[in-house]
Amino acid sequence: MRIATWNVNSVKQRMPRLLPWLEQRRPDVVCLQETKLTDEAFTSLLAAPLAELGYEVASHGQGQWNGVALLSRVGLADVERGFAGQPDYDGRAEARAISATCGGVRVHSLYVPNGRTPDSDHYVYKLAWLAALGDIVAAGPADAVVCGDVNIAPTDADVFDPAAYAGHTHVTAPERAALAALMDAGLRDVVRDRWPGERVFSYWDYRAGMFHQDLGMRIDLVLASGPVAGRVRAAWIDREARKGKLPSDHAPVIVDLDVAPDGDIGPMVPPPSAPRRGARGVRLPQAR
DNA sequence: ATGGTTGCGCTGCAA
Repeated sequence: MRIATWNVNSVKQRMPRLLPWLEQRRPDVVCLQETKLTDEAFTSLLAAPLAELGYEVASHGQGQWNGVALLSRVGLADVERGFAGQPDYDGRAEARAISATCGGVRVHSLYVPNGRTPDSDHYVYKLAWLAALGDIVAAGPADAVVCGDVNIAPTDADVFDPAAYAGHTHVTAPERAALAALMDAGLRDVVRDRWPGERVFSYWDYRAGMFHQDLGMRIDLVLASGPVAGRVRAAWIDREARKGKLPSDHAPVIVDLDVAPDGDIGPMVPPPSAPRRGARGVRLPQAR
């Protein structure tokens, strides 16, 4: 079973990239983030082309901002939009989480709040949101994957230059502690497990040629519970999807599990491109 | 060059 997660930064704008990518990589389960469409708009735009590719679909969107979705060719049962105890922001619930059971695994597609700046109320919201999510995951099924844009680089190895991020969100100790607490439920960061010490990023700012210089961060994760982590046969970031015309600013993460319910392990995949040299002294764009 | 991009949607905000 192949599971992928991708922050598409508007699924409407990304349709010309998403649909060919689905045909090329043929994931069985896809977690999408930043769909930026209401459920009605998602259905009218995407239900038919996705059904053509064999996917059942569940979305949880609000239009303009946020929005998550799940696509599955191995079943999509017990869909839950949001989660019990999910904090509001500014008095409103945001569309940042959807989960379902696909091929026997509880799959979460998450768009963790950005946090904006460490002194903001959005940062407080981010930490509370992660704590509430942790309670749900810890109480959930033993076979689970927590996928998505977590807006946290787990370690300094997950950013191109730690100094460039000093004082910014995504790298602060409380954020990393919140992620570690979530993972205390027994989750493994399966891409890092597969590529220890490698330069592996999933996000590059659109500005200033950051992708061209490979100045990025790894903030899109697949966190697998122990039983699922033991089935991982490949785990990589599909950097090709960040190249070319009209890309998202995030690349997909792809994880292959063996012993899917139908017995099909799916096609094998090439490894990521060779790691690049680090870069120092590059100034970070003001916003991410 | 205190810069640079994209998306949403129409003015500036979010990322």
